[in-house]
Amino acid sequence: MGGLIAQIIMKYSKLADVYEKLEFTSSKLEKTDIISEFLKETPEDILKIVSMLLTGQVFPEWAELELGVGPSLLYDTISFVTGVKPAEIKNLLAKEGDIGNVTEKILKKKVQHILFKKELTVEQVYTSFERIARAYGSGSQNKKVKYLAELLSNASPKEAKYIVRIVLGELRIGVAEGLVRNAIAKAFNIEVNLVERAFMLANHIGIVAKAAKNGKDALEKIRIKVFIPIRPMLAQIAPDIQHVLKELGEAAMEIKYDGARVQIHKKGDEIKIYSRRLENVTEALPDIVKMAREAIKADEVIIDGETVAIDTATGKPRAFQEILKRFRRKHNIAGMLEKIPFETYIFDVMFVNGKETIDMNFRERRQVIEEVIKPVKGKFGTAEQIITSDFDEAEKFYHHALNKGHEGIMIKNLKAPYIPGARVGYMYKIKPTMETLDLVVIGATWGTGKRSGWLGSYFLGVRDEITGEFLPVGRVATGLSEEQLKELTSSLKPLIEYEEGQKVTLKPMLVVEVAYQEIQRSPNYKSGYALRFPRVVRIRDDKSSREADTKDRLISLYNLQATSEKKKLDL
DNA sequence: TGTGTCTGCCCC
DNA sequence: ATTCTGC
DNA sequence: GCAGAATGGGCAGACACA
Repeated sequence: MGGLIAQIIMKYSKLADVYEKLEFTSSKLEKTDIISEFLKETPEDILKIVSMLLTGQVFPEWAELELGVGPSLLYDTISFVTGVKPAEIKNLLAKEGDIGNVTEKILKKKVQHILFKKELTVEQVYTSFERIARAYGSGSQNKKVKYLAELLSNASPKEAKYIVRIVLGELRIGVAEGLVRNAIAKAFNIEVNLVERAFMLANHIGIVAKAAKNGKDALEKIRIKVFIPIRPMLAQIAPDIQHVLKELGEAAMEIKYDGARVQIHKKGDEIKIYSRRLENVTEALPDIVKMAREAIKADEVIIDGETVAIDTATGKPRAFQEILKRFRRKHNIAGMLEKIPFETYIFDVMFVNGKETIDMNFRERRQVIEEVIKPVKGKFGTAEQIITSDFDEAEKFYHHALNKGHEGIMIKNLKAPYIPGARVGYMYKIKPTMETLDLVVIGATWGTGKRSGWLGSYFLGVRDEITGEFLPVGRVATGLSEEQLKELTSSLKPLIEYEEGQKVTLKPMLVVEVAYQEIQRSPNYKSGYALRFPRVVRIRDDKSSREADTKDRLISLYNLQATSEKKKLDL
């Protein structure tokens, strides 16, 4: 036994070297090779941890543990260790674009007066993360800073770089679950599909890696179990109905509810509910638990659905914000339950009475759902569905969904199994095309990672005709190609009025056309409104800020949203 | 005790 | 969530 | 087409601090 102990120790510097190699390798196949070789030589005892750390994760999704360290506490920690003030760290970050690189640089400059640093092992780093996560209650932030500071003090600049990135969940080495999954398959000579399936069910890449090392049989032992959440199936965005129907032929169409995903597990009287990211949200949703108990007519099931807040007076779905008020609530749950009642619609099933149903095709699964669920009207039921290959019928259903105030429709391949993630040919979502506003860029923040050196996010303003001011309506950061980012940065640089950390204030001159799904009331922006899912569709070089959209127009568009929904109701 | 800030593989 | 990019 | 990365609004909870 004694001899083995020496073997299972892996220095963290070894992992850091691998991180570095991966960061500077662009080929995915090469990355997979590197990871695969590394996994092969990783002792079984730490294979779990190492596989997780390779994806940049510390804890699995379903674990209750969270680090509870974000940028602010991290900068305090780096400051504590290096003596560089947080404000200066932010300035360096604005220039450098990566907190890991900033930390590495600062530490390299620092005189190494600790001569006898401990050499960190992978396990020590992981144990430190656990300690940080476990600190809670009064004084816990100080503790977290202390533990992390200890860790960083014992780390080389390179090691610190990756520790710091992991803390913020920004490993940025071009490796995540997908490549590690492929590497596991390669390392232990198992088909990727099998590894993927196991991962979908275990939700822990480390557990999968360990099982794979023990062979195909061990992997196949990972099965669906009630109260162990499964990675949900996701949809792709489709350009239009026609496109999807042409590909799928006959397909199922369902209403796309603007709510939150719920995965409901039941065994006997016990029910648990998991969110899309597999968080246990049972406590916040006692009404769903109650309804599920009433509506589910099988002893043991795992089902997938969407819960949505419906205005009982009008029968219309309420703003998504209302759902957020309840979804992860811990206090006054009962009080909010009456104010914001939920309706839940089930659209898939993964497990019934000891049997996996994920390999059945969707048509068969829908049948199972209908057998298992006896709807409780207006509370708990199956997603409204039609099956058709006819475009007009599909179109009619789409408008039916919109008229009821929903987001759009889902179109599903009747032959597809239940598989995690979003893939072509399985499940599509269709939403109306967005409206746009011409807004003025009034500020920006310096980008990070692949946006280092460019302005990466842009504050938007609407024109106030009376005062001539530009009132903030939020920010936008997507829809821009790298070329456009470069272009925007160079045209905005001369307009910079002042900078602080990553934030930049700009003379309001440049106009940008921004698409969005919805205008929301906002407590966070001075205009009182914000855009949901904003993205740039065009840089309006042809427009001056005086020609930008006004606050009045914004408000009338917002009101139109509400009235058009009301109109739809009247139909 | 009230308020402000930070955090979340959060929800979308 | 949306979008872009390299493989 | 997949996988990864860089970003959006907004909510409650948790903690710090006055």
